[in-house]
Amino acid sequence: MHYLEELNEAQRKAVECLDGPVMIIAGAGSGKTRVLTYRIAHLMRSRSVDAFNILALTFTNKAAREMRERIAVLAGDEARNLWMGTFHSVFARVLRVEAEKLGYPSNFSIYDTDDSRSLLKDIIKEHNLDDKLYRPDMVHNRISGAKNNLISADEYLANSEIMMQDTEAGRPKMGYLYKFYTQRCFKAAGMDFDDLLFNMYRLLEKFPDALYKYQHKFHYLMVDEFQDTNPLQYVIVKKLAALNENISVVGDDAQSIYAFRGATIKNILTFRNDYPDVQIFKLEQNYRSTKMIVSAANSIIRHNKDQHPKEVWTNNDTGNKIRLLRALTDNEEGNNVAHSIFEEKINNQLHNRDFAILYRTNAQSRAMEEALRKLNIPYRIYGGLSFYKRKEIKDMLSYFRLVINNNDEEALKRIINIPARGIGKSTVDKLVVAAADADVSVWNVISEPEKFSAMMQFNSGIRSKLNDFMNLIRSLSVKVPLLNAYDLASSIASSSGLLKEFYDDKTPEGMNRYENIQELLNAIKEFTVSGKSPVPAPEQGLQNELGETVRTLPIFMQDIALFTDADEDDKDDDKVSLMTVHSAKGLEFPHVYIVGLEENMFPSAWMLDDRADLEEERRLFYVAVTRAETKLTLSYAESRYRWGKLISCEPSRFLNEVDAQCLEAVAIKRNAFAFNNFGSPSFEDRGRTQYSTANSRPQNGKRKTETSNQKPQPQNPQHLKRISALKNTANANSFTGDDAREIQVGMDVEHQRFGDGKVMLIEGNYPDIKATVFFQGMGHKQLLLRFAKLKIKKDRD
DNA sequence: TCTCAACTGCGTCTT
DNA sequence: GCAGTTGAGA
Repeated sequence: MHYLEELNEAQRKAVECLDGPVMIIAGAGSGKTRVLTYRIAHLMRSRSVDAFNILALTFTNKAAREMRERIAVLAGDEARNLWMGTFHSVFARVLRVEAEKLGYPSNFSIYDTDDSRSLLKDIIKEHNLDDKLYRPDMVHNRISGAKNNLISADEYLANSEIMMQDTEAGRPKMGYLYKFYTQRCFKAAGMDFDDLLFNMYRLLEKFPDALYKYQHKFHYLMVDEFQDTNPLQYVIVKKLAALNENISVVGDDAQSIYAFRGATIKNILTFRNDYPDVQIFKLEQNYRSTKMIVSAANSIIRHNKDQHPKEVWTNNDTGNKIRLLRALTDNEEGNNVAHSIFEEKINNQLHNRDFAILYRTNAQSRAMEEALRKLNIPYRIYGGLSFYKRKEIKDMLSYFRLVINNNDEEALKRIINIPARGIGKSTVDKLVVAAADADVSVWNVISEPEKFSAMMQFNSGIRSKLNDFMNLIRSLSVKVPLLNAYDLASSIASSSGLLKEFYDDKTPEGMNRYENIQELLNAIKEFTVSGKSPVPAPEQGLQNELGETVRTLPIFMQDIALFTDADEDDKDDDKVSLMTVHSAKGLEFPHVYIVGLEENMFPSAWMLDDRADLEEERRLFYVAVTRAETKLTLSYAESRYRWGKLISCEPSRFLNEVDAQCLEAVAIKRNAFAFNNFGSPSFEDRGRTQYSTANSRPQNGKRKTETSNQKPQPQNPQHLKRISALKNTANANSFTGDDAREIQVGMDVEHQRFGDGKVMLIEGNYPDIKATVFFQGMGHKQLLLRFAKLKIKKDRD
């Protein structure tokens, strides 16, 4: 069958229209990705367009990778040469080549959000500003907002309207902070996320030769998730496309959920104005969801005034009604959802990976996690700490960054005293101030001490420590061009002392960190040998004079900062997915649970004052609902813990907006047992209410296979916690502690939440006995045995 | 300079 | 409920 025949008529028309500006308005589940991939494949096959001349900008690296794979199926191996990735990663790649034009070295560092905040924090402190008034994250947002609207620091300061706004808000120094921040980043040869876009824009704006080059390079441009692009991104794309105007954008205004990040649906309107001859295609047939889900989604979005009317429809089965679960507390909500998943799994022979639990805020994951753990249902949380954000990994990466780019201030500050070298905070502060005063990088101050009087204030001990550090880094920097990525990385790991530091640490946390570092080195080894890297890049190595590909550390590092855990590939893992609605964008699951549907939660409390905000929340809800393929369950709790306090909640207004005919309330039976432990029903309770027909000990039967599925993942300490907690809940039908007086030092004990541990110390007299217990993966905990229940573990098996 | 304990402040979503 | 900060003491 010809590949075009796999498309419906609307899709095929959109695919076949290859020239000129094109806008594809694609309803949820209407095969948007399919159209994009087929379109690119069609360009390559019917027009023989060179893959190197096609640029496709996606929202996540994962989306790019998947699309590339699908195109490879249709159009062959050439697909690997497509320019495809997120705005940030593609532009970072361009900027590596063009950096010098803008005064940056090509080995510039990429500052992540933490780096930006930490730098701003320093700047705010150096200028003696009130860090409550000028909160680093808030200042950062303001700066980010300016950049994403094409306003440079100088333009900011020159703009009387903006300056007035800041003055009225009581923050007159904002523009100066922006300016200082920009200067400091520049001195450190660091670009933050926004700079990757902003500098790309500056490059095209100020350097006609660069503009010419990239306009001639990218004959065809495609932008996915166009509704979530911001003005800066739009302008860049428009500039790049100005020569041929072969630009197509795909999006759905009903799914625009990133206004808070500066994205604007206005881009859709602007696009029509900027390209009056644009050809518009609408995809309205949904292939993903049941009729019930589609009509519920339509009924929701209809409440938005600000929308482009379209009617999404489907030929799929009618499907089940959408179920609504009510719970008394957030913990009970977790139990409801976990039980429901358990039941569906048993009754319909489903996999864990068929389920997703979506929530508004990351904090809501806890109740869900606990409930899933109790039933031994494996899960994976997206949006938590990704591997590359772990402390020890960031430390190691900071060494890499500093060795590659000596001027990287944030990397230097982070690791100058790791492992401890006696270079403390006050020393570092003085160095930073001296560097800022002299308008040079911190590295300049350390490496040329004789030039800076500030260095003389240090005693000779500290001066020699600084000198040792400088020599260490310098000796490693020399090797950057000489060694492959793995050899350099291991050399840094050992000579920095970092590897030894973690190796010597025999606590479980320390061992875990050591394993994580090893894991990182393994990843680098794999990259060095095979070129496989977490983030796909078209150019992954340089040829040496023998014609071999040499993969160096800078190449490995170039995109690491842009890698997020949403990009991790976990297809073969059979786990329930837990994530925010935002991270669920673009994904689909057979069974979806949307939890926390309460006023002030979803919609979020600070989105209620403004219609535009509220409508964005509604679109967010629409996105959540349209993730579901066959079954959708909505849930809310009447009270939940927030900052340790129980507050009561009202059901979300969004629930009323769902067409009543699509909804059915499901009563979860509760009895007295449901209230012990506040909403964590005891085992007996579960047996009676939900599993009367099922095996009365469902989790025991499942336990072996499920836990063995969870192969230990050293990169994820959370994971270890979960495993140890799993072990204990499996036989914790009714957890009763042993008499506190019987607990002795050296005993193996079990705690309901912390899992297995060993008693290290006993203090005090009954009943005020305090035990220090060491828990696997969690470290030492001090427990008052009057409250904490510990079960003495007899030798089992 | 480092470590530990008490304390504060707070809160969204993310490349 | 927790992370990040501050202050005291070694």
